Amino acid sequence: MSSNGENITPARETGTLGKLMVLLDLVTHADAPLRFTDILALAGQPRGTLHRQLTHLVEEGLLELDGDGRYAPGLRLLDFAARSWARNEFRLIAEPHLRDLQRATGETVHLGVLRGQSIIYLDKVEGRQPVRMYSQIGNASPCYCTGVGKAALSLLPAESLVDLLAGLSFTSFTASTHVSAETLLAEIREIADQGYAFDREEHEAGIRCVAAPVWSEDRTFMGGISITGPAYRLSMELLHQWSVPVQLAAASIMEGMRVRLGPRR
Amino acid sequence: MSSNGENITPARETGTLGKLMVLLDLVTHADAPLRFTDILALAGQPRGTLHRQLTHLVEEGLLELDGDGRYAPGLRLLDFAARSWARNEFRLIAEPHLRDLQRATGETVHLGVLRGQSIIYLDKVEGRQPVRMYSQIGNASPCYCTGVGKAALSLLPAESLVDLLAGLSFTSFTASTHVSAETLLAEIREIADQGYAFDREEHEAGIRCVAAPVWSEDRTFMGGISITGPAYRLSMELLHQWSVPVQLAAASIMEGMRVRLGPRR
DNA sequence: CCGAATTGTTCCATTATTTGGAACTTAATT
DNA sequence: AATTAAGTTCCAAATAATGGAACAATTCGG
Repeated sequence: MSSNGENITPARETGTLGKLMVLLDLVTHADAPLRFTDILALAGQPRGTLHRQLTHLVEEGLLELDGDGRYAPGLRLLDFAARSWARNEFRLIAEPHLRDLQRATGETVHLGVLRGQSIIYLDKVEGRQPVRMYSQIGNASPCYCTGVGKAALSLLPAESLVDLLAGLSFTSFTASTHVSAETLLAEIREIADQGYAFDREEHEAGIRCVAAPVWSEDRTFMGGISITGPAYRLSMELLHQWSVPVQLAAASIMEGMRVRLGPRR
Repeated sequence: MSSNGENITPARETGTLGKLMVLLDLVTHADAPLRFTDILALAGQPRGTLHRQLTHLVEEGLLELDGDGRYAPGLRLLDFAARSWARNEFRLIAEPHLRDLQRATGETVHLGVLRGQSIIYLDKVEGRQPVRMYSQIGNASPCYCTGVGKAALSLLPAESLVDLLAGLSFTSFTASTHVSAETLLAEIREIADQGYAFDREEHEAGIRCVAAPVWSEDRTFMGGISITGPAYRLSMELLHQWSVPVQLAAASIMEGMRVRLGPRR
């Protein structure tokens, strides 16, 4: 019943923790704070059980219960995430290269990594725009309709790729969104050959990007970097040209990782 | 021995969840990824137990295990936090007023809220730099040596304040940091009277701020906003002047909350 | 204003999960 | 090759989670 096609973990049951995480997912994915009864309907658990679970989550600061009995994501999550982000080695290594790429093109640059079926954006470098859409950082997006996502998929061995594609449920965000594993697979093969991927307004109308895959030697990270911008400014010709600097930046990041992380393995 | 005096939750036991959260805390607060044995020593649990707990956390994406057997915070935390942040009503209401204040003064403006003994920064508006998560957002800071923290404390009823102060352990970050509940309490009384607080280089040498308290009617939020900058630019005279605009901005935010959230209660 | 319905909370015997010691496997060290 | 340390698996005992039902509080309809 989850109307969400972007689960990071495919509902594996991890005992008590797994059940609690389902609740956290419900609340954090909701558009507004949920009442007890709303969660009751969504979670399909006995009232007593649910109540205790929610109480525990609130006590730990993972959820917050306001005066009107509505549950919202807890601020403790922010604290965890801030640390998780600040210390992420991959991101730290990539950052200067993202900046270079942003400066060279003037457009927005993203760094994302594949987790399950989703791309999680680790970083975003914008021009000087006053409007902050940096809420992108940390957000999970589908892998099948983003440049970074398709670049990441092109890194997977054939077998894993087939498995992953089999588990996808395609949401048609725009007229250009892939809606079947077949056409997607064909494009991914092409991407694997040429070494870069496009997003032709597949996730958001009017937004295009060119992306290149990035990975760590131990395959802990499989993701990519992208240059993103409005279609009126980024012609497909321009994106083709930019496939070169994106790939160069990707190479630099991977070289940085080899130096920083490589010797250990 | 956690060397960290800024716990958000005072180690209450929430059954299974509580134990797992202790582990998450350990890993996210560490300066570098931890090995199994490191965690074993820190957590003081039987090997078998710890191993299964870590496995569960990894399966849920809350931790990640790299090829060298080191545990790091998981990226799923980012996804949770991004949602938690993007939808936070308090922050959404405050944001335009933070911008106004930044524009009026040219200095950095913060929004923070009291959680337990810590201030969690919800937002930050800087001059020309695009805001990035690593700045401060999401980070927990002590309440006793930050402007926002002391402003928040001035909102507490006498009894709660005494309780909270009793539980504090003071870390002396600079020569000006409060190191006893007595002097802190005296200053908080003064702040409650005058309606604004200063940070006189108490958390970081060379950094000053002036802050005003902000709260919601149901006291779900007790926090504050501040103007922060280097001491050489922000004389105490200037900070005194700025106590007016900070308080005005705080009033606007609270008015915004009354309009937005008030009718419901 | 009252009774009915809905919503939220507590209780406790049953059930399922977690626990932790020990045995075992694998990797690192001498 | 032998020794130590690091990491993993197993299972009976201890502990925590479950869920039905009873209870309280709030909201709704007449």
